[in-house]
Amino acid sequence: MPIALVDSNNFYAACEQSIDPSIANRPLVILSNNDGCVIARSAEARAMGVSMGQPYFKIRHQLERIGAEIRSSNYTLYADMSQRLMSIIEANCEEIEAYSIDEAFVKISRPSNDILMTWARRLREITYQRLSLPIAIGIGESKSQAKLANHLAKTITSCSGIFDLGIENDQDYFLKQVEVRNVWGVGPKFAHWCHIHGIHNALQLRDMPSNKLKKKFGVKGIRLQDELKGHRCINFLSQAIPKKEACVSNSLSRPIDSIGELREIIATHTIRASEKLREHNQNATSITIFVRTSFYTPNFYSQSATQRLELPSNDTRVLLRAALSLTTKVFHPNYLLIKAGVIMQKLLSADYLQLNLLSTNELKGSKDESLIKAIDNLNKRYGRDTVYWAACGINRKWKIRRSYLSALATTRLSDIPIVRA
DNA sequence: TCTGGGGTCCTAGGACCC
DNA sequence: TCTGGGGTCCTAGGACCC
Repeated sequence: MPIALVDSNNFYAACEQSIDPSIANRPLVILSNNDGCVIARSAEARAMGVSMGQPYFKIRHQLERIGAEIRSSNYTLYADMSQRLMSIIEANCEEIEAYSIDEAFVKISRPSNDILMTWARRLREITYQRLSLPIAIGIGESKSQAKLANHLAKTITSCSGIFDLGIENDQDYFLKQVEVRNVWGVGPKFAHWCHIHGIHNALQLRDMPSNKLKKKFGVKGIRLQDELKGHRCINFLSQAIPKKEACVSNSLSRPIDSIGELREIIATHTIRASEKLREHNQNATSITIFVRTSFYTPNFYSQSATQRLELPSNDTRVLLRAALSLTTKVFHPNYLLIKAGVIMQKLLSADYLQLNLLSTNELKGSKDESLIKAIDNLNKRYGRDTVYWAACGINRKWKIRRSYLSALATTRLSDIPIVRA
């Protein structure tokens, strides 16, 4: 059964345009947290030469000149649109693996005439009609082939967003069109090495001597080569595998040099991370906190500290105690910190709790659990921070900047767009 | 003034076991 | 000159993904 990769073009930009038709077909740029740099742009902005990853302050004038619309990232909106997209895809295929916020691998049988075009066109129509999101569909025998076909679907304009490598008589011709750096799994280092060794496109990569590849890139190189030949080496995961760690971090809107503020930030992140654990019914075995200064100033400083918990837990109070006790280990008064974060590690299912022979801790009482549950429910129902820990601080001057935030048009009643006849 | 956030997998090397 | 062999587990760091 072939594998297809379905993804949304310029997903974040398309979501913003979906809830605000006034910016459809306009150059549009989405900024990262703190309105730092460009993380997505509409096709129009791309065509006008706005590139990914550019710091906003460096290209502000260029954006003004081309009359670009600016949006701060609105992850609540994107996550909700993603769920809607996934459920449409799921209803139209045999198996689905939601691979990232804007793409899914799917399994779909070939009809008797071998032509999957009708299916693909129909899926594009439905998603555009219901969500106003344009999607691209690439079809192949392995995940890497599906990725490659998806790339071709976007770059060959005549195929209107759909490319099926499986029915092409001359696959080699198309593999040759894909630059090696655009092959899934090839990063900057790998691409550089390839160029030095005369490998410039996907065809050359597929056909190069595998012992040479193995020597440099180990099993990953061999796997990739086999996948390009159409052999499945990367498993299709129709059931989500439980996460092994959970990280919450961000850059601060201004540098900080006080441990008091660092404690507020670490507390805020720890609380969010514990919520995540409870959402996924998992416990953390150990917790790491980290801080660093800016990459762009002299005297770079970066530090982390880890603590193993006596018993795996997802109780905010237990995790807060551990995380806050680590702050003195990473804080240094001579450095201006610009980023801080918390990583919950070695996550285990909360259904089974491995006790510790020497532990003095008593088992969690039901009263404790219901307190945390009540807080979670209040915040879920009335919005984040309806009830919060004083450890997070009240002023929170370090909070991220989002000057161009759009509405929560699909998840908050008061933000629902109004259409006037 | 201002440069994202959240993950996974693989490998090498150290510590340890019998 | 000479220093066992075969294995597991853990961690840190690199590379990559979106």
